[in-house]
Amino acid sequence: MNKTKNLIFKSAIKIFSESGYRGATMDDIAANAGLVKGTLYYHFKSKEEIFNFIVEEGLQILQNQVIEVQNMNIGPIEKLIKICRIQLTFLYGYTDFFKIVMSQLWGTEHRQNELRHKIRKYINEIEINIRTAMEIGEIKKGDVELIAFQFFGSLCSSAIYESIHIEKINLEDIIESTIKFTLNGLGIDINRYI
Amino acid sequence: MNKTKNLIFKSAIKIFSESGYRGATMDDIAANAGLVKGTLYYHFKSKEEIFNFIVEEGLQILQNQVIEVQNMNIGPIEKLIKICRIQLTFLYGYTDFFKIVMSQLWGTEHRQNELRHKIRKYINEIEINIRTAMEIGEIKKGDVELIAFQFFGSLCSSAIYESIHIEKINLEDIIESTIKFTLNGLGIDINRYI
Amino acid sequence: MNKTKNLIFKSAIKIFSESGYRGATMDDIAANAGLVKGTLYYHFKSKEEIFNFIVEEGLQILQNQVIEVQNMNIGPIEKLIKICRIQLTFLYGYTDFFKIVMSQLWGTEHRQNELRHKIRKYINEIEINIRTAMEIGEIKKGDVELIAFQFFGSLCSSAIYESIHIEKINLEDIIESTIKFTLNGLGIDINRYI
Amino acid sequence: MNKTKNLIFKSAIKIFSESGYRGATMDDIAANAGLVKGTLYYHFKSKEEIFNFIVEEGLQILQNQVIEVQNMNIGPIEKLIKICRIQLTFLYGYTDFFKIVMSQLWGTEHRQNELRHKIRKYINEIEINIRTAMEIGEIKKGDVELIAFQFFGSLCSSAIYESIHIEKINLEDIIESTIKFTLNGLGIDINRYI
DNA sequence: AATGAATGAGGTTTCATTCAT
DNA sequence: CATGAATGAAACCTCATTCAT
Repeated sequence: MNKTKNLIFKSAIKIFSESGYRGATMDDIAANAGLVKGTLYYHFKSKEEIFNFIVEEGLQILQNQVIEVQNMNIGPIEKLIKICRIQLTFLYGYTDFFKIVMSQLWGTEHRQNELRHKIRKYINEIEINIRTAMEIGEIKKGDVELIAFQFFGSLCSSAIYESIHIEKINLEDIIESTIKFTLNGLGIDINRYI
Repeated sequence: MNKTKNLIFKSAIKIFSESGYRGATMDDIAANAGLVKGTLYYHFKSKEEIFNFIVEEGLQILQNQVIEVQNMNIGPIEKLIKICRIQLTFLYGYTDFFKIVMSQLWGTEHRQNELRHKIRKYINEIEINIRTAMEIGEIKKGDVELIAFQFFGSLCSSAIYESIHIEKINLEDIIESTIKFTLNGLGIDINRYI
Repeated sequence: MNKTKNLIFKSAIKIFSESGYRGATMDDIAANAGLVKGTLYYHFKSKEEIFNFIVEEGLQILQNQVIEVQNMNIGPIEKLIKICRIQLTFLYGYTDFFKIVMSQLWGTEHRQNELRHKIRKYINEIEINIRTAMEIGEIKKGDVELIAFQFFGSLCSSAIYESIHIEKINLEDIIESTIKFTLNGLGIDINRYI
Repeated sequence: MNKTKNLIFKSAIKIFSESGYRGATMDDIAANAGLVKGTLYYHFKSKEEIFNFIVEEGLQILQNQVIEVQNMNIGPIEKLIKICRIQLTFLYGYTDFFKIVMSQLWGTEHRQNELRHKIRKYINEIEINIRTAMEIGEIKKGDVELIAFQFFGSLCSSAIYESIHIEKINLEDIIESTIKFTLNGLGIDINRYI
């Protein structure tokens, strides 16, 4: 990615995350990058293309790390824990990117359908581990897909937390707490309540 | 709420959920309601007002149910379980409304800041119960706020699940699974891994 | 056609004829109609739609008159003479419209292909009469299609004449001269030269 | 004309003929020539200059041939016949060029006024012969100018014919038919109808 | 000579809002 | 109450032109 394209890339992430896809204007993106609108169109065919480029690049980074874990010679639970850590580190490293994803995960516009499709594929990786863990008896049988989404939801929770919570956070604390919550929930003896 | 206003209300929820706030046009909202654009302005001052009205009404319904629970004479865990059920039932009953909230929870526009503020207040209710549960030793000490968000995140997970998953779901199954996940996570003996 | 739409229609004909399809701007059309750009889009979906509307309406008027002639109980030559008169009267009555057609008859853009197709259909009407006249021996056998185009070309000639020639013309003189030219050409004894 | 300039020249003719002056983009012209936009500006000052260059070169070729005829020691009718043949041969040899001229013959933009002016001068050559032919009694008296345009219109007819008619044509057939039409029209005994 | 990048003026289109009826 | 027409600000996008290399 050449210098100007990278400038646009970064600027667009900022603007999209602040204003959403529709709310972001090409003028804003250009101005924020210290460029002129026309220049954006030299490097990208359209606003939509900038968006797709961002999504592609961002998810690639996350996906790559996950695949690395998947190829490790460790058990499914260890993999899930690692993925949890990756997800959260990613979230706090690329907060703006994440907000973009979150805001565009809903709705029926083409770009939104596409994005959901990509996220679905990502969750598949998680699902694989949960299924394996069930098969070898490490976690109780259940709706694999649903549980995979709940696992992924930890990301979502943290994103909302980050979005609403203003004070500085400590990433390690959050990772630890989230992993614990994912593994044990509130840590309640379920039989006492259900 | 008179008949036409209600028509607009329902139409706007549908359109906002499909296209987001910015993507939704007054024309779309009107057409979907079988009305004409001008008519909307008889019942609402602006697009923003329609949005606010929807958010207010929607969250009111949720909030009311939660307050009812809060006033019950039961323990904090029981309350949390009930709230979990309420949240999910609400989510599946008002899916479109929920998508609107989810899509507008990010970004720095006024309407988005406002919405986050309201959600923050809602999460406070959850926080109260978690704090109490900690105080009476029902759950282990931890970052109350973060855990409250993780609890709320179950909602988020389910919303994404609903959004991505196409097949018909069984609400009771989801509620049961989610409550279990919330109480026990993946049900892993944490000491073996951390 | 309501008042404003008619205003736009007339304005667009003027602007298109002056600047061609691409050279004409929506701002020009609006300003010339005493309106604001946005108003154009209330009545027409796009610039292309305005263009199509103009072509449709214009050719309709011409076509209607020709069909009337075709239905008369007269010989093919008489019909051709009448059509020649109609064409020229139309040309001088709707000069601007004609210039639009002429300027858009070339090129490979969609709108141009469409227009050629429509003109082709119009020329068919002429062709019918030429074929009949040949069959009954009123004119010599020859390439019917080509001759039909040459007949239609009289229109073209006059349009160029009108376009280049600035002085006031007398319509009846032109009609008479053109009919003569069409029937007899330069009036040369062909055998002396070919 | 050096190689690259010639490349641009040919490419521009093709693109202008396909899209008209306004519709043609410098990018299209460059790409079609296997060059890059910037290169065009090394050889031509502007788009308009490319256009003028094309018109100049094209008309020069036609004009030269006509002047050659004018200098011959033959009668005016013979000259007209030769010019007719030249015109048609030129039209079918430089179809794209001709389409450019035809599409730019209308409208009030500078380039269009200029072009009309040049065509007017060309028609003057025809006019001279018609006037002479009238003076020596070879053709009947009439509006010299108008008849000259009608003569020139045969070109126009053929251009439209070429543009609309898809099948392969035989140039000699067209030339013969057009000359006949020019000399004798439909070959009708005018007194029977007027 | 040729190129690729950048520019900015200006084009088409969208759309929330206003208003007379 | 409801409507249809009109508006204008602002959005996305195009493209001729310039310029450093």
